[in-house]
Amino acid sequence: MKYWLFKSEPSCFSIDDLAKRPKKITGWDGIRNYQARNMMRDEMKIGDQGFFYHSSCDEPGIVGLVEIVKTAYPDDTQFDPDADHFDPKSSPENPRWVMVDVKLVQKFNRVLTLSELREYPHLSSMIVLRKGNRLSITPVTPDQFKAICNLA
DNA sequence: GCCAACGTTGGC
DNA sequence: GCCAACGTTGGC
Repeated sequence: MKYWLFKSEPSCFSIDDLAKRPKKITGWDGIRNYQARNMMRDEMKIGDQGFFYHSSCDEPGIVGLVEIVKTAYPDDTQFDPDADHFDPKSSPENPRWVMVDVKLVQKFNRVLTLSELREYPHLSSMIVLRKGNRLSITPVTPDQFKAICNLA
C-alpha cells in the first residue's frame, strides 16, 4: 500500500465538490504531466490512500483524505476538442493520458496549512513542501502519512 | 501581480 | 542531443 498527495485548485475542484459527487467518487482527470501520469499508471493501486490538497487559494494545505477505488484508465477529456485539457496529439487508439478514480474517505475538521506543515522538521522532506514544487501528484512516505493523520 | 522553478517545445 | 525560449504552476 502506497500513499499519495493530490493537488487541486479549489476554485476548479474542491474537497466539497468531491463530497457532493455520487458515492463521493471522482475521476482524477486533467493530469498532463508525465511524472504524475506515470505514478498513476504504474504505481497506484486500489486501496492506496492520498491526501487532498488545495493549491492556489487563500489557505493552501491538506484538507482531507481519499482512497483509490479504480486503477488507471484513459482520461476522456484528452479526446474532447472543447475540453480544457484536450490533447490533439493523443488518440483513443493510443491514449497518452490516464486517470484514476478516488473516493472521499474523510474531510478533515480543519485545514492543515502549508505554513503549519513547514513547522514540523520530520515533514520537511515532503515533496509538496519543497520550494518550486509543481508536481500535482506526489508520493508520501508511510511516516509522513501517519504524522499528518495525527495532526488532523 | 510578481517571480522562482521547472517542464516542454522546437530550431539547430 | 543541446539549449534557449516559452508557458505554467503556485506561494507569497
